[in-house]
Amino acid sequence: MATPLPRDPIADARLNWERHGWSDVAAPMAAITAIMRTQQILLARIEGILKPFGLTFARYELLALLSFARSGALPMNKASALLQVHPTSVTNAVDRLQGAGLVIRSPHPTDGRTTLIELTQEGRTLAKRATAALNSEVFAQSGFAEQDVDQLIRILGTFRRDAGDFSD
Amino acid sequence: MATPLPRDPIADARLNWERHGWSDVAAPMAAITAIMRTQQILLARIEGILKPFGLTFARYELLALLSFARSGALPMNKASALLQVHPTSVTNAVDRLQGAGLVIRSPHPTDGRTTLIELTQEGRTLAKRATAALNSEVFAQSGFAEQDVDQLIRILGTFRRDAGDFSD
DNA sequence: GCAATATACTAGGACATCCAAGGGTTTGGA
DNA sequence: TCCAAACCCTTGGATGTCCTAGTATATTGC
Repeated sequence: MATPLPRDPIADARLNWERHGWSDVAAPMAAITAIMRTQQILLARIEGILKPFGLTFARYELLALLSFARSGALPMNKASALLQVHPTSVTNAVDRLQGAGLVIRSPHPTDGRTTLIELTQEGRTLAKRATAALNSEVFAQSGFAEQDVDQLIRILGTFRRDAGDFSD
Repeated sequence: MATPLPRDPIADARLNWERHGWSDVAAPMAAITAIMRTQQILLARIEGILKPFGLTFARYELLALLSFARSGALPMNKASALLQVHPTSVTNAVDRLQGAGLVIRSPHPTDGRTTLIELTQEGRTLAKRATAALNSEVFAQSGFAEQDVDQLIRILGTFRRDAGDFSD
């Protein structure tokens, strides 16, 4: 990790915004920028934990999703929708997971357009081990106070719903 | 935008975590996943606004940073530190901004290792216009309630400090 | 029943990020 | 003084994301 900066660059950006007469949007700008930076920090931590397993976060998410599916299999378009990423990103992840022997593609029994992604036994085992590592190394030490976790879930949940992620 | 899902996929993931006996980390997992997804939504909005200007968020950030520097110029390593991205990412962004005539590289007056990035007049003008667009189209309609913005700034500020971003 | 439309996946390309490695410049200690 | 270590930037490679376009299969409407 690099040496900490003497000052918070996002707080400085907020001051710059205010100095330029954009006080009305300075706070949301700072909040949004902070979300971007926080995501970057968290992603780096997660990738660091997953690396020994030969996984990236994108691949792990897919593996974890499959491991929670009753049959251990999902159509690609379903995975794309649930992970909320572009279909080509799923194609990419499946290519690599399949190359590693963690999933296999199989044809959908009734719809010829659809491809099912299915966990292999190896994939299921790795998903378990990777999840255990993330639980203990990242989620159990998130760095957020308990009540702040609740606040985040509430605030970001509302945001995501308003953004059209889900209806609920 | 795709059709909203009937259920919040992150809330579902949280339930899955709890069902598997990981209740102690289910909430932080949900919060962290929500941050990842929120970042994705915000980035897409921002990129959508910047696209007509021929900018990406990475390039815009650099342009904005330079526009706030007294002299309109910064050493690349300084920009890398302030934007908190890898030096090669700055190299990449500068290459493209320079290709678009928005910045120029110039040698540091006293340190032969260092390269200064300098805004051109064109770059300064575009930064202003892009900022105005982001202010009115994204930050002024962030989708966060005012008190939630304050909560986010507080929670994520603490997190970033603890993660070693700054000392303050 | 068949053509038009919709849906599912993949190929290719643009961009961003990081890491590892290499070449040039400065600094600092022997 | 001089060479090793530190520092700065760039190149090349791996990965991920998205978009556009193309192919194959289903569904719909006349």
